[in-house]
Amino acid sequence: MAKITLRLIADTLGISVATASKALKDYPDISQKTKRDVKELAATLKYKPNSFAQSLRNQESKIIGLIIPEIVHHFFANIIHGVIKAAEKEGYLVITLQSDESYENEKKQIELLLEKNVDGILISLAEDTVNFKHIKAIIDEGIPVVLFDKISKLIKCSQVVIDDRKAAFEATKYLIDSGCKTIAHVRGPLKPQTTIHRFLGYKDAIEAHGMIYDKALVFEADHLSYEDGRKVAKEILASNQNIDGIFAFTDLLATGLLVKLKEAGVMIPEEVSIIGFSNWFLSKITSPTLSTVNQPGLEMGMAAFKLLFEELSNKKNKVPTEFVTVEIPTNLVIRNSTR
Amino acid sequence: MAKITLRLIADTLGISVATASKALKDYPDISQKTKRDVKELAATLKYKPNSFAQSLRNQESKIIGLIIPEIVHHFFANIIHGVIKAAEKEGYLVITLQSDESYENEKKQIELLLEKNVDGILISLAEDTVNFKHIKAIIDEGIPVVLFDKISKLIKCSQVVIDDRKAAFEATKYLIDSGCKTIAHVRGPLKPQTTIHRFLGYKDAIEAHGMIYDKALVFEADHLSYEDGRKVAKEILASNQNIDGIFAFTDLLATGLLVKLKEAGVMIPEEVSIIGFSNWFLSKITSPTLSTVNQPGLEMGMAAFKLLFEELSNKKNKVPTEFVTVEIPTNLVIRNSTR
DNA sequence: CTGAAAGCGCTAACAC
DNA sequence: GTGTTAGCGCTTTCAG
Repeated sequence: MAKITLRLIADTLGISVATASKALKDYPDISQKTKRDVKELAATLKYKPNSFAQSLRNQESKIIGLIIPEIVHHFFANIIHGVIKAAEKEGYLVITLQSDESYENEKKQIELLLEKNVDGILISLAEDTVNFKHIKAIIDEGIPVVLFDKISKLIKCSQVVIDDRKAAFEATKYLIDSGCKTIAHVRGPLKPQTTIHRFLGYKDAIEAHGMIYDKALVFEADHLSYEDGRKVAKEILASNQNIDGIFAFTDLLATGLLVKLKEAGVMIPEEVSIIGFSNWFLSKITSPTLSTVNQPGLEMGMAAFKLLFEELSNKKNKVPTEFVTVEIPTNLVIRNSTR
Repeated sequence: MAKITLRLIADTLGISVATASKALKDYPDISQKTKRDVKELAATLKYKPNSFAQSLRNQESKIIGLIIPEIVHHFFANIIHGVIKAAEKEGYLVITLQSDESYENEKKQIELLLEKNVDGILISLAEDTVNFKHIKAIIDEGIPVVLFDKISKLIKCSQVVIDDRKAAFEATKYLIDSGCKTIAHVRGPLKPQTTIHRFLGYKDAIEAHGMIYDKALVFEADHLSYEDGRKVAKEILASNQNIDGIFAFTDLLATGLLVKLKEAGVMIPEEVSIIGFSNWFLSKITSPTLSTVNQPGLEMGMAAFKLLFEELSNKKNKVPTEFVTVEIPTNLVIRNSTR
């Protein structure tokens, strides 16, 4: 099948390529008749402009890049969905890449995206990433970047976050309000900011309610897996601290805790209340169902794209962009693992 | 920051653009010294070839499209991951789109991908899709297409599938072998091929083991949701058929069944064995944990890309492609919801 | 061994 | 209203 180019249309209509191009783009200086003819022929021939040629001229690809630590992950899958959905609405397509939480991959993938001349990049930083030169470098090159979820305050760009500290505060407060007296926190590995913020929210709540913060009640999970939740549950059982409430860093951990404690004969929530974080799908499925903090991935993904889109538009109009940090509200979802 | 083009390199080295281009590509007719000079300068300037210009010349984008019904879905997330991983290894990037199970979206999204001149497309058909003109049209245009999971035998192209019928047979056989006497099947909506195949596998197994197939034991869920599982559980309870085994179309459905039956006081697996399909993450979390059929999304995604990649290579070498259907093996994962 | 020239398909300033 | 021209950055003959 022969390629349908503007040249072909122009030739069969006996006009110039330029005129054909302008006719399709509704330039005011083209006669109605010509416009009609060109559009009609284009339609019947199913003319599709060659995006490479267009991009080469316009210096824009209408493609953005999205780098996330892990695709098979309820929260990030929601993010991807949100980004793709918002992007499609504005005529952008999305290339997704997975960093596997590795700084090296992240760096390489940014290169790959740049080589494809994406118009902008959305990133949730890898756990491994502590040095931000690679991100700053692309920002300096003038490529709009928006960070979401795993962000860094040290990078000058727009960001989409939740208030982890506040959300953790609310979750812990709920445990306190519902009568828990000895509340443990199961945190993740030290590096990510979120770990620290959720821990601080927990601590804030404890102290704001006349309880004494006790380091021995804070447990650290090596990873954020179901299995790690089970492991920590054993530690909790062995610690003999009369823990009657647990705020876990994430639902997966909480689920591991819940299942293991139940197996050990602990009544949930009668003896121990558990609250997770993220509102993954599985929190509806555990028994008892898991109370948690809803972390709205879809909204965050959409918001991240919107920020990028604005920046892209500004860039086209040569307007400078004020970087903003958008905070997406979270909310407690109380189910049956809490009193 | 000024753009680094071949022209720039050529000019600073006092050679022509053509020579610079060839030097970078190791053409045999360029002197070692020139090659070294060009490569060195390119490296220090961090020269990145402009992909639009390259694509415009070479007629290939090194980007492929991926259309799936639903991103936030354990199996499809695995597919995406597999595709992206395999593609990255071969220097391809992936644009992902979600059809929401809608034929109209699928059609539109194929257009979008074609407009971006992707080199090939990977599709899992939407539930709505019964007419395949849109797929056949792009194949006729010479764009390689590979179908996976939700496929159609009516489309002439390479495909990646599992043997649903055999897998369903094995699952049902397991129920029979473990002593179930009255086995129900909970199927999904009628349209997709998978529904029919899994149903037939169930029927085959029943009949192959001297039992009598009974239509009254087949329940249809409107959707494949957790809630629908609960709804069907009610029907099963109301039907008074002494059902002691259930093969469900998918884990989500199975989980709904399991939870609702438990709530109604039914002992799982003592009174009723349940087996699901797909081996979603959640099947490890239910209590009791769910026996299921492992449907390896990652492998399927990788296989699908590999087929596409071969076809792409063939096309470049002007070798015709023999369409093949690759079958990825499934396996039973026996957990605690079966006797 | 190197470079001039053509062209991939499209757009936009400018001329007519 | 329409066409001419130039050029986006790269690759690949082909001539030297």
